[in-house]
Order: sequence, then C-alpha cells, then structure tokens
Amino acid sequence: MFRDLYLASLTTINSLNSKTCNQIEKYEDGVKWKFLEHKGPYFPPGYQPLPDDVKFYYNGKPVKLSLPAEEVALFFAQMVDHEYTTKEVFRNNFFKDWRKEMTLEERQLIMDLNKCDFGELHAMHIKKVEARKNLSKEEKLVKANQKIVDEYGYCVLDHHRERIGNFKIEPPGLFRGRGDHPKQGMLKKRIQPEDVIINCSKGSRIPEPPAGHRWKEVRHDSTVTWLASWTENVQGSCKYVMLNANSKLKGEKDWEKYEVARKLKTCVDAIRAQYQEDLKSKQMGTRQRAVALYFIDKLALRAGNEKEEGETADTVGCCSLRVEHITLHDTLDGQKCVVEFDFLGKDCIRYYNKVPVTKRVFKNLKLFMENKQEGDDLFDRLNTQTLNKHLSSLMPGLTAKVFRTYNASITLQQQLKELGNMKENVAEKLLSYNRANRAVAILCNHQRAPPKTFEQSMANLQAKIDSRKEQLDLAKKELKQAKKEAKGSSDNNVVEKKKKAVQRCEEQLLKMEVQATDREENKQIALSTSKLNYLDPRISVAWCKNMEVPLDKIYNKTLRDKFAWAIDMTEHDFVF
DNA sequence: GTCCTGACTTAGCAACGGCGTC
DNA sequence: GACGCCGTTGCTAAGTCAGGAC
Repeated sequence: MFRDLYLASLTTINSLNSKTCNQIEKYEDGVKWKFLEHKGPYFPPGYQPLPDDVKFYYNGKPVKLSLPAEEVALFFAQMVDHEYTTKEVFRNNFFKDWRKEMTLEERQLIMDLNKCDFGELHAMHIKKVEARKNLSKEEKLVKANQKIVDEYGYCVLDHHRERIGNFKIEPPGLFRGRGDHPKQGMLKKRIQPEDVIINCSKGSRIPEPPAGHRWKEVRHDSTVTWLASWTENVQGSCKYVMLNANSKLKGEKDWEKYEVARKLKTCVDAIRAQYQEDLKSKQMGTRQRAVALYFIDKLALRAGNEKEEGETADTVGCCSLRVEHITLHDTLDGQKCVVEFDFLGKDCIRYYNKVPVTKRVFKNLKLFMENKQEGDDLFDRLNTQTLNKHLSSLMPGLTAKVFRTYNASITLQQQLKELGNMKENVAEKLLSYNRANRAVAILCNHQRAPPKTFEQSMANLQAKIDSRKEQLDLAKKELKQAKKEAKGSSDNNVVEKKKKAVQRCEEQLLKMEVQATDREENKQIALSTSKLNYLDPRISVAWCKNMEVPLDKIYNKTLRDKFAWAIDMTEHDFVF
C-alpha cells in the first residue's frame, strides 16, 4: 500500500497500573511513559492519591481505598452528574469491575454501590476542572502541549512528514457504550507497552519503549496503514494509531471513494432497472435482495451487518431489519402502499420514516412478513455478504455503502442547482448551501441532540431581531423627515446619510433573520457528518467558485486541510 | 456457506477556546 | 476585562466490508 514508512516517533499518554507502586512522581508534561523502578509498574502520569481531606465513604464511614480501587472510584466520581451513572446496567457493570480492583478486605467491606458516597471525590474533581479553567494560557502548558504534538504527533511516510491522527493511547476509564449497551460501565483498562504492536518500515528507527519495558511486537507490514495497535479489553476489538485525515494517504483514499461513487452514476439506471425486474423473481432470495436494494438506494439505509446478541446495543440496518421494525399501511394520510419504519440505527439513533413505495415492493414486503413474528428477520434469505457480492458483480468496487455516498453527493449537487441564485447576497447563498446540505443530512438520518442552550440562544437572537426592527423603523422615519427638510435645498448630505443608515439596518436585519431560520431548521440535524464523509468536496469547491462565495464560509480549517486535494484540482465546471 | 477477525470509515458527544458584546 | 455563545477539535464508539479458516 505504501512503500516506505518510517515511524518518526510515537508516544502514549497515561501509563500503567500501580498495584505495587511505592513511589509517586509528578510529571510536568503528563505524556511520556514514565517508569518508576526498573522492574516495577508504571504509575499514571500526574496521578496523585487523594489528599487527606477528601474521603470516600461507605455506609457513612470514611474508607481509605487501595490505589487501584481509588483510581477506579475516581472514574465513577467524575461521572456522577452524568445520566450514565443512574442506569442500572452501568452501575452493575462498574461495581463488578471495581470490585475486581479492590483488595480482599475492601471487597469484604464494600458490597453495595448504593451505600457508596463519592461526593467528596466528585467535589474535588469539579474544583480541579474549575481551577484549570482559570489558568492562563502559559499555565495551561499550551506551548508544552504543542511541543508534545511536534515531537510525537508526526511520522514520515514516503519521505513526507505526516501528521498522525490519534497518537495518544486511550486512557483508562469507564466504557461509555451508546444507548442500551450491555457493557456500559465496564472498566477500560490502562494500556501497557506490552499490549502495543508497533508497525514501521524495515530499517527505520523503531520507537523506544519505556525503559525496562518492551513492545508486544514490532512488525513491518506495508500492506496496512496503521502505525501502532492494541486490543482493548471491553469488547476485545483492535484499536489503531493512524494518520490524520489531511495526510496524502487518507486523501487518496477519499478521492478513490468519491470516484467509485461517481462511477455508480454511470450505471445506476441499469442497476435500478435490474432490481425492479428482480422484484418479480421466482427466487425468494432474489426478491428479498431487490427490496433491500430498493431501500438502500431510495432511503440511504446502511447495509446492516449481523451483530452478536448481548454484546452490543440492539441496533439494525437494512439487511438486519426485523418484522417489528416496519408497519405496512395500505393507505395512510391519503397515500397508498406506505411503509412505516421505526428502528434504532447506528449509535442508537432512531430512524422513523413513513414512505410510500411501489405496489410491487409493498406486495413483496407483505409476503416476507407472512407467518413471521416479532424477532424474526424481515430478510431471512439475505445478508450483507451476499448482497455486496452481488453488487460487486454489477460494478467493480460497488458495495451498499457506495449508494449512500452517491445519493448524498448527487442530492447536494441537485439541490444546489435548484436553490442557487446568483443575485442573492452571501448570507442568502449560504442559507441555500446549508439547506442543500440539510437535505442530505435528513436523507442520511444524521441527527444530533438539540444544543442545551438552544431555546435561550434563539430567544436572544429574536430579541436582537426585534430591537433591530425598531431601529429600522426609526431610521426610516428619520429619512422621511430629512427628505422633507431637504426639499428645495441643494445639500443632500443628510438625506444620503440617513439612506445609508436605513440600508445598513436592513442588511443587518436580513442577516439575522437568515441566521434565525438556519438555526431553527438545524436544531436536531447534524450537517457536519455528511460534509465530512459523504459529500464530494469538489461539488462544494465548484459551487463556491461559481457563486463567488469564499470557501472558508463553508469549510473550516480542518476541512480545508482534509480536502486540500479537491481544492487544488477542482475547476468551476466540475460535475459529480 | 458461515463464522470470525482485522482494517478501515463513519458517527455523535463534550470539552475547549476564540470572538463578539457589553 | 468579563462573560457567554457557538464553532472547532479531540475523542472513541460503532459501523462496513474483505479475506481467511473451517
């Protein structure tokens, strides 16, 4: 995949368990692995045991916890005002794992989480957060942190110095699975150097493990893009240290992704014709595949791999839909053949939609649901492997995911064409862009929790609009008066001044009203996900050029870096 | 064909920090 | 200069998909 990888440097934040540690060192930078004794364990950087006046209480009595148990208690204490800690599953998992870190005596004493009082630990945490907020820039070690990024945040790939995306090892803490995750609250353990695999070129400088320690393995695999990896203990999955999105390697992959989606554009009509035909197939499997493809294409559903029951939250995608996730209505709200979808998708985000479908799709769905009950798969003859195998036979590189990219990008392009108006000012053009972006976000079901301060900030903005309206009325009156007074006079200066004031007021009012509309429409919709992952950046770059809108109005610095390849190559006549 | 795993992309949340307003 | 708002950034969970083993 790449020829010549040199890992310039790599470091990990946080260190090892401290079970037998007998010495505490305070670290200025809080980053490098630090080792206390040649054969001893690591200690968390900067970790200080609880001061004497901060106590943990069990059943109303103060208890001095051993160091590992104390650290895990702090993880919980930091979260006590979060909804997580009210959930039974979270509490049970936490308590079970916490007890594993306790000494025998502690385990015999601490039997019930409800009798634990983390109040003082939590107060200490809040105090620390507040204290940090009040620090100056220098005290916050901004420069020191930058030095760490300079030293450890880069690698050399094909002779180019490239930024690493996540060069810090994930610190220990409590697992925050989304939704009703059965493993939420479990202890995410501290990663040791002995857990970490380093991947770098043969002959390159191998990063030094901390003194007295060794890496799990050093390998030289140029077929993969990761620089280091480890296995996390909660789900047993691999975690990787990889390059930043602005690297050449990631940029090339991004470009390839959009090129495959563009290629789909050339054969999508034939593919659609084929799955329409397959809806009539005698083979049940083929019909199911056709209906699934219809959903993936029309509704931009995800493929929906099977998941191991009890290991993760109960979420589904297209192929894993169950009969309880759809309701069929012969007629609904004056429309015929309506399918009502209601299920939890990725990240436990609810997908709720009422969609009129063709008669044939509707008839097939009725057939698939015959003699089935809650819990049964809707598409029992289909899985993502067979679906993708079929798709790749229709077009090289075609998978279910490509439809999402294709439909997202083509929707943006069409919407921009429909909504765009060269005569508008920049604020109005941006509203049109955001509306096009929003159409995509709705299609892909990219939601967000409404900001906590939403109602208040809308009220503030409305108050500003009202006050500006009053100013405008006043300015108009003053203009009228000035015109009256200037009648017959050759001096038009006052009138011109008042005219400009009216104009300025109108512009400001329009800008605020546009902002209010945009914000309201965006309340529960996340635009960033589609912008980052689904919309071919060349469409946006070309639009900016054609509409004479500065690119930084739609792409922030991070996005401009990520899409540098598109910014460099795109002309105004680009068509997706 | 199915199951499992590794590698990679996609996703939302929360902390941070810059900037406008008073 | 203080304050609050909101866009940006970092973090890491949760998906997709290919390939290998059986």
